[in-house]
Amino acid sequence: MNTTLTLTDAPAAAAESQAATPAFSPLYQQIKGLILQSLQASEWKPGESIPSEMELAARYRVSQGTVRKAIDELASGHLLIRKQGKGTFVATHAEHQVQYRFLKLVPDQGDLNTEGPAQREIVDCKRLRATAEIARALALRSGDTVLQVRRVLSFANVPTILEDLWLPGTPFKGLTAERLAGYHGPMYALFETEFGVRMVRAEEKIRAVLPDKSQRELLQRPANTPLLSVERIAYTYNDTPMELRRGFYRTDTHHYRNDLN
Amino acid sequence: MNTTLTLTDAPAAAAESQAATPAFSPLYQQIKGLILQSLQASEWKPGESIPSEMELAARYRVSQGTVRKAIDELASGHLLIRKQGKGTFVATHAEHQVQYRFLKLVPDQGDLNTEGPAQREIVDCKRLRATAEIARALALRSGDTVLQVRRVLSFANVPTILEDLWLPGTPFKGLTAERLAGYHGPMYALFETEFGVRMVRAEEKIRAVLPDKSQRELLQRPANTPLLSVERIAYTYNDTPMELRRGFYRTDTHHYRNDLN
DNA sequence: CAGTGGTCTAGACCACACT
DNA sequence: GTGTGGTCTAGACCACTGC
Repeated sequence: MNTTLTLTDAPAAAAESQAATPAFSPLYQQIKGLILQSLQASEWKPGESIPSEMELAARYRVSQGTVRKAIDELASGHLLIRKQGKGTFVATHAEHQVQYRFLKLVPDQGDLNTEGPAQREIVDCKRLRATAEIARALALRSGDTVLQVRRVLSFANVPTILEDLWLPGTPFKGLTAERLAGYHGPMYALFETEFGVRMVRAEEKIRAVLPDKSQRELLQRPANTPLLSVERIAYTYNDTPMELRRGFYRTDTHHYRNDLN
Repeated sequence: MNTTLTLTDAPAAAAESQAATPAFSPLYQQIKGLILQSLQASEWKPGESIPSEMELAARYRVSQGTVRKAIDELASGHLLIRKQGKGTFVATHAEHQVQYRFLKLVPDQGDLNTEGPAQREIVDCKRLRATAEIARALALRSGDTVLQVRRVLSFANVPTILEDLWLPGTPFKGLTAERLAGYHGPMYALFETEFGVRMVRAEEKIRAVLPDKSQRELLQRPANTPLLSVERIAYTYNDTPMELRRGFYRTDTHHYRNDLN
């Protein structure tokens, strides 16, 4: 049997009706779920601190250790950031520390700091109807409105990355080329502050490809130069896909770095 | 100040002389270090179970909770595997479950199970002197003996991966082309059972490249077909590099999959 | 100094696997 | 049933931050 929570705060465990799986979930998982709900509902905003462990323990009527374990898991998923002596904070893509969390391209010599900040140029930005492929990736219906953006990232004024990206129209209502061009900083930080959309994780499919003419020109590459194709689907809370992005990376001066554990 | 361990088992915390950093390390980190030493010394071998938490707690004279936290960290680094009700086991590359832990290439349709087991063909295997580049990667001196292997991996009899790899001569004394060809299973599993070398983590640098003639031929690819170049350095305990591997992957039927958190 | 997260303990009980 | 890892609690104390 399962321990059920009695909470002043939320309606606790759902269904529980499936006979096949007893679906035992430990207390700290349920607490984790409740904290997740509060994050999702923006009860605490990116960059802000959440209540202390003791406060949360009192609120959920559990011990501090149980809250701690819930927070530990959220912190290891980079949803929260613990800072000893200060508190626990909602993670944000705006912090310098984790600015390029999803960008694994690094220069062959030196690091991102050597190169200084990226230059961002919006090449194109328009609304259109989702193709079947894009609809599938974003869990929309074919024909739904999506925002399509093409941009070039340069490091030390050398064009290095060309990206096409597609965003679902509804959550990003009001996003324009001007808005993007006027914002200097990580795109995911803009999504957070302006649209309340926080990217939590992503999946990438990587291939070696030969670019077409327009791609070659934007990256100023000669013919027959292969590029790294990086197709990314980024997810917000609840595993909801919120962005499809196709990047083309120069890998003669940079490489995609991956650590395997 | 630091809590110092009094142990029947090992000489506990080193130096402690540096004034700059007080170098506080919690008890469970010290326990983690001791367990790591036992792993390194092959006190417990890959696939075997280690003593229970209670036994280790008694042995190190700490509480079960402290041992638990040490094991938790080792388990999250994939050095140990916990199995509820059975025990804690030394991780191994031989288990089906984690067979291709470092191989992130997956077919565009289906998964690795769809394709069945890989076919491995040893193209070349010889001993030679390390170039400066290879010596640097393997933390050897230029001119030290290294073993160089070239092989082709095929899935459903389609050549998909060409790999060149270099191993330090000393730890892999006695490894021959025959030995490799006669072994059917993951190479890292052979390293474990035959040479006591367990790969613990790896770093990869990924690029898009055009293959040369011999690479093209071994993978049966037409000219001007880009390939994914995956350069990997694999480390054993203590961050000691034990393998340099350059893979060339077909990415027209497969892709390199990466999950970002 | 008070408040926060981090460590450590001791004990109770639960879920799971084997016998 | 016995032994394993997994959860939960309560309380003490430590390390870090900022007032």
